Amino acid sequence: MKILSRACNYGIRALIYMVANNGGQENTSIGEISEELDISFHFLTKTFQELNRANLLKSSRGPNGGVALTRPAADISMMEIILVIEGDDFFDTCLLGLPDCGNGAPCPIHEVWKDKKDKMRLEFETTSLADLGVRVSEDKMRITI
Amino acid sequence: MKILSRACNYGIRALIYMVANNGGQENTSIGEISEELDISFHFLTKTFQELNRANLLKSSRGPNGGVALTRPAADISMMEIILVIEGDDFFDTCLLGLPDCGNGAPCPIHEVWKDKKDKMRLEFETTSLADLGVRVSEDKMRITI
DNA sequence: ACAGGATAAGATATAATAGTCTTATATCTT
DNA sequence: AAGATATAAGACTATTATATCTTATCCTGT
Ligand code: SF4
Ligand code: SF4
Repeated sequence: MKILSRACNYGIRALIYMVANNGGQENTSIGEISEELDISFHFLTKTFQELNRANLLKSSRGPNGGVALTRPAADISMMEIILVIEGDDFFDTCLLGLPDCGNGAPCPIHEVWKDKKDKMRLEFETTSLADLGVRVSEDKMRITI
Repeated sequence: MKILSRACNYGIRALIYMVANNGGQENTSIGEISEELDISFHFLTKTFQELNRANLLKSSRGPNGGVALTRPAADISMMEIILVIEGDDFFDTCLLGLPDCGNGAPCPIHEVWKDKKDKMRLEFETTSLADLGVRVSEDKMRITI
């Protein structure tokens, strides 16, 4: 059961790292992140570029360059990140993978699935990057692979 | 957000069709199903073979051949179908896609995700093929593409 | 100005998934 | 026994997702 693409997975984990590391407001180099989290550097870079274009973070080149959040981590929800990386239609899909049948001709399990989806969306909307980062810092848990 | 593979999607929809059509205990030809649901015949056949080997259904060749359920539709849960097609580890994965970290070194959103997963599993376990088929027959909804 | 450190961008490679085609085999009807 | 009908199985192709490699561009400190 794969919910998120690899790119999204990496993106979220990378952002959590930044927040846990320096709050996310200061530059962190992609190289450092990719090394710490053991993520392909170039792949991660591409993902960051998307977040960049979506103005979730800003990047700067050269020495002391890197990426940093444009807003406080507490203001950024998991939802935003997911939508940027997976696309705006992320929650429009259905359990059976049929597009656009939510209203017109729903299948038998539509209601059940819709309910689960709504709850998950709410969770994503109300969980901020700061939430995630803080819990990591407290080291209830580490991010490992 | 793709939860189920195409093969699983097809498999479930095909079984629902069988149940809605003749209760699932009588032979239905794969050709008919694939045509009605507009699913690739050969691809569907392959999926059926898996369900076959798992003894969820039996097949017979020749005229009047086809596939039929081995047990009453009410006794077959969505869960069984999913596990056969997607593999037994279907529910072992996590939101971030990291394998085997549920116990050892869980990530920040582990609890939240586990909860959602458990509820979905329960849903799949308690929803039988008969449930799905009946709702289709009542035509609260059609299965369309 | 220059050198080195950093991201940007695009081309290429690999792997996983999905779909198609061909041949074999079993079963029913006549 | 023959022919039609149906699944079984495996080879092949196409598409998408993931990963890597190469080159370009920008920024900073000296
Ligand atoms: S009816 Fe709902 S759950 Fe069913 S296939 Fe359509 S969108 Fe998905
Ligand atoms: S801790 Fe839980 S949710 Fe997080 S990556 Fe591991 S299994 Fe997934």
